[in-house]
Amino acid sequence: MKILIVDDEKDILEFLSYNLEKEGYQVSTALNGVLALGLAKKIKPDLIILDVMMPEMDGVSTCSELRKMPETQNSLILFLTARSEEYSELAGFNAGADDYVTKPIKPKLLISRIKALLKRNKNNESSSSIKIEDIEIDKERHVLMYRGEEIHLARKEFNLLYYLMTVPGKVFTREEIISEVWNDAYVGDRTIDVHVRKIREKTGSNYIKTIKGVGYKFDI
Amino acid sequence: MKILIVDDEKDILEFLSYNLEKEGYQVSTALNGVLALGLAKKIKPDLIILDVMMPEMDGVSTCSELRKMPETQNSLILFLTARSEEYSELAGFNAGADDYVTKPIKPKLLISRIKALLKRNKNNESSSSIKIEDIEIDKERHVLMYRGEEIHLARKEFNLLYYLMTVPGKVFTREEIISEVWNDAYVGDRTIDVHVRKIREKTGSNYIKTIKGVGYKFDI
DNA sequence: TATGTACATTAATGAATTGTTAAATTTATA
DNA sequence: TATAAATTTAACAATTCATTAATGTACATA
Repeated sequence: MKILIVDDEKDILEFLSYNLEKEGYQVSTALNGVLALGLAKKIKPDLIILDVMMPEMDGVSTCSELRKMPETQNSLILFLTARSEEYSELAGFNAGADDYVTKPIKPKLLISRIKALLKRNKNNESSSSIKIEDIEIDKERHVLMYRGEEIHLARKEFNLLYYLMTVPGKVFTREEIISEVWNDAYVGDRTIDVHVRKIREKTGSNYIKTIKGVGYKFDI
Repeated sequence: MKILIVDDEKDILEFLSYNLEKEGYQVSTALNGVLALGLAKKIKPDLIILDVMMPEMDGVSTCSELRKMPETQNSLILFLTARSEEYSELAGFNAGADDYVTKPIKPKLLISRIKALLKRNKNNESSSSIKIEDIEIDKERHVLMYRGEEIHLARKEFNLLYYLMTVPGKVFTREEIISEVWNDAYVGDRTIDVHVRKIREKTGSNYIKTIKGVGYKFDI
C-alpha cells in the first residue's frame, strides 16, 4: 500500500512517515500541493494524506486537482485539519475527500482510520480488465480491444464505457454516471450523450443501450 | 433512507430529528441501546447514529449487538462522541462503526458526513428482481424477460408492472397505482387502462387481471 | 331488452428525452 | 508556444413516450 503525505511542515512529514512505515506502508512525502500533484501522478498512491492549511495551494484545491487526474481519481484522500477549521471539513468532502483527522494527530487513531479506509476500499477493487463477449476493456493498459482490434478511446470515453461495463446489464442513471465519471462536475445535459455517441461510433456497435427516462446500460 | 438515532438525551434526539427530517430522511429515535436493538430489528434502518456515552448499554456494546443481528448487519453505524473520549473512537471502529462525529454536533457537518457514508454504501444495494413463473422483471437491468424473450417496456409501463408484481395476487386500487407509479400526479381516468393495455399487448398475455370496480392485480 | 357504468381500444397530440452535428473551449503534447 | 486532441456546449432534429379524447365493448341490473 502506497501512501503520499502532503504537509508544509517537515516535522509532521517525518513523524507520520516514521509511524506509517512502521506499519508496513510505502510512504512518499511532498512539501506542497504542486509537488504533490507531480509525485502522485508518478507513484499513483492508494492513499493521500493532505494537510488543509498549506501555503500556495491549500489542501482543498490540491484535492480537487487530484480528483481530476486519472492516476489519482480513485485514490483515497484523507484530510488533516486543525480543530478550529470546522468548515474546511465540509469543503473537503465536497472536493472529494474520503475522511479527515483533526490535529494534533494521534498515531494510533490515524492508523486505525487509515486501516478502516483501506479496508472499505478493498471491497470496491476489481480486476482492472473486463471482458464481455468480443469486447475487452483494460484499465491498467488503458486499452479497448474490440474483435481483436485495438481501439483508442479518449479518457472520458474510456472511463464512461468502463463504468458501464463494471456491472453489465445494470442501468446507470445520468446522476450516477455524472457522479462517478465526472466527479459530480456540473456538465451540460448533452455531454453524456455525445460521449456515448462517440463510443458507439468508434466501436461501430450498439452495446450501450439507451433506456429512455432511466439511463444507459452496457448490454450485448 | 431510514435513519435511527440513539441517544439518552431527548434534546439531542429532537435536534437531530429536526435537521435530518428537513433533509428528507425518515427518522426514528430510541432513548437507549436496548430499545434501539428492538426498534432496529423492526425498521431495518439504513443508518444508525449512536451516542457512545449512554447509561445501561453504551454505544460500543450496542454497536456490537447490532452487528450480530442479520437485520442490521449491513446498516451503516455512525458514532457520536464527546471531544474528550478520543479512545472510544478506536473502540468504535473495532466494534464495527463506519464513522464518527464529535460533539458538539454541527448539523451541516453531520449531514455532509451522512451523505458521504450513504453514497459509499449505495453500491451494496441488493438486486431488485421479481420472478413469477415464466415472467421475470428486473429493476436494475430494467428488463422484462417473458418466456426467454427480452421485452422492452417504456418507463411507466415498466414501473406499473413492477409495482403490481411486488405483491402478486394483491389487487391494487387505481388510487394506489396513481400514488405509487404516478407520484400522485393528476392524470386522466384512462391513463392506467392504456398502460395496462400496452403491457398486455407487448407481452401477448393477460397476467394483469382487471377487477372491475376495484382495481388491477398481477396473477397467473 | 334497454340503460348505465366501468373498462378497453385506437389514434392523435404534445411533451419529454435523446441523437446529431458543428463550433467553442479546454487540455495535453510535441 | 504552437498544434493537435479531447471535452463541452449549443442548436436543432429525431424519436419515443405519456396522456387524452373519442369511441367501442362487456356486463350487470332494472
